[in-house]
Amino acid sequence: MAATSPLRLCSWNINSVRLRLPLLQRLAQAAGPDVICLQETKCPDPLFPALDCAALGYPYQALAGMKGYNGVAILSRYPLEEIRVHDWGNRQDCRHISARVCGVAVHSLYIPAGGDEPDPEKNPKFAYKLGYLTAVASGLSALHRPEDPAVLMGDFNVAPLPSDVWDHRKMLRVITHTPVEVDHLRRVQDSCGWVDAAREFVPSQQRLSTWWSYRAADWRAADKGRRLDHVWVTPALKPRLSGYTVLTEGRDWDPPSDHAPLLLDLASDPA
DNA sequence: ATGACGATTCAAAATCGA
Repeated sequence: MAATSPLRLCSWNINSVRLRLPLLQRLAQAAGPDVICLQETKCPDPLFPALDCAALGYPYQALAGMKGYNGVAILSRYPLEEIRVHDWGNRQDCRHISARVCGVAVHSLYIPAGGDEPDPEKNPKFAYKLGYLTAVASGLSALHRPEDPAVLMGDFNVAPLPSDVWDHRKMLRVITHTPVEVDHLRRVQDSCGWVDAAREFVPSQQRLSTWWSYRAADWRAADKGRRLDHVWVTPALKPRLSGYTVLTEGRDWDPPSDHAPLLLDLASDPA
């Protein structure tokens, strides 16, 4: 095999893999990704619908799930190597799993939401989120060099740019868009020179969302989304970037997740 | 627009998400 194959990767906060198993089939039909990174599977590994996912075309699976909360997974058409579960918060809360597929390190990451009060002194959940981001930065810098082919994707629960929220000014004290979180996320990004793949395709001034609250009667009409889901690549993979899509139609699949799936296309390696 | 929703859990009201 002279050149690596093109690869389509997907990241999706599915908000319960068992409840939304039929939507995985729709995703497979609509987009046909080679690799699917899931977050919030809310499913202990022994109960994961492994046979159903295999039947959809994803026999290779890396799972880190628990009862009730969180949970991440990587589903793949191609073999997974070096499967690793990372526990940056030392709580065994199933937020990060990685594996190598077709020579590319792929990470499915679920950053803590952080609760309501944007003050780490008063809100331990927010303190945990900031500490988790700090630990991810140092952990990832030990795992990867900029010249490694790696993809970091998932629900980061931070909308870093003004164009990543519906109203930058109103959101400055709302968790997901506070300056301190954005600063912490920036340090994660700088730890390995990660490239924000979305903004290689969509100009930084253009509104972009991947999540819309369940609370709006009509999420599309309310138009108050945030870009909480991300896909980053190492500089080594930048030449292979060939497409980025927010599968907005997925927000309507019934019963909907509040997150839409993201798609990233990597071209075959010219070398 | 800090919520009018939704998922989960020793099963009703609480917790969490963001």
